[in-house]
Amino acid sequence: MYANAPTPVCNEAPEEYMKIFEDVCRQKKLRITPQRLEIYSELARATDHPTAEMLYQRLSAKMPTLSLDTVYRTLGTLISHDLVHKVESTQNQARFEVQHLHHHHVICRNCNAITDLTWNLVDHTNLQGELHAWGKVERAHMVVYGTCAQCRAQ
Amino acid sequence: MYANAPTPVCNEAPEEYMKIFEDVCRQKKLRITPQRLEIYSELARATDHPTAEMLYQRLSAKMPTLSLDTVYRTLGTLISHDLVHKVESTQNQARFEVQHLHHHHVICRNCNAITDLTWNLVDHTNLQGELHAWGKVERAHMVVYGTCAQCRAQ
DNA sequence: ATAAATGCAAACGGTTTGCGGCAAC
DNA sequence: GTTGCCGCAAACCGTTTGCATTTAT
Repeated sequence: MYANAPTPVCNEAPEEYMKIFEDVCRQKKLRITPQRLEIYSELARATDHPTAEMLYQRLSAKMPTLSLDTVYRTLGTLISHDLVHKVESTQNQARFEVQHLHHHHVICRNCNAITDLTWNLVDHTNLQGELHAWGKVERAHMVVYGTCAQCRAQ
Repeated sequence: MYANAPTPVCNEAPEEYMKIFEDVCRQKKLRITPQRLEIYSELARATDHPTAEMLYQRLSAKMPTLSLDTVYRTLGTLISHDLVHKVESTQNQARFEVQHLHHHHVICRNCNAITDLTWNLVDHTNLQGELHAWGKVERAHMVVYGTCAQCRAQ
């Protein structure tokens, strides 16, 4: 259901998945630039599904010459090579994550926090069978909306 | 899991659900304006999850003085009263639907067509039970991505 | 009569793009 | 050396907003 090429998985140690990332880039003829390495590394480390702006700000200290449009361009490139995902939502600002093991998302309507959710029951359904008339299914992603415990407590 | 007030359902005849719509508006103290009636009616009739722009163009002939910002404002108002849904996606342009029976969506990556999908297995899972630690679950929506039959044929 | 909704036009903000220079290969 | 990537700045485009006017109640 996912990429065919070996894909970095963010459970592994940084040295591990950054090495794999470089291999995949070479394989796909993407140049290995300091910007790409930093952006991917930062996104892989993040667990909060940051926006392009958030990535930009987190990297600015370490890489002062980095520009926001490079972040956008890099994310776009990595998305088109299935190394990064844009997360489904109804918000205006896009949010991103590295493509690691398949999972779903829970979004707090109040603070917009995005949390990962695994749901095997859904992932193991033979959707393609149900939808063969529609076309070819590539990916099924669940978005759960609600109010997180912290926001409810307030 | 959904609205508590009687909700128009687009399976019914237009006269039916427009009458219900007016009742709900009165109940929620929303003024019944020609613009709101036309916008809701057009959206209820549509099966393609139109953008604000699409609604605006479809109504322009019938209602030449209608403005695009009124479409946006009206959709916003109806969304905040749970009469309309913004559909989850990774696209930049928002897409809308009237809130009728709960269902999910299949999106063609190529032509961006959005098709409805019912998936009882998902709807009948006790998600709240799984996520009680996270907070209060309000809505679970599946987004399936793929390539539709027409686009594959090309 | 009053408060809310509309239409206009201008602003806003996230994202994209053209271009010259620079860096990876 | 060649090609692709980066940074700058400006454009783009979907969406939002302030304001005066109109309209629903």
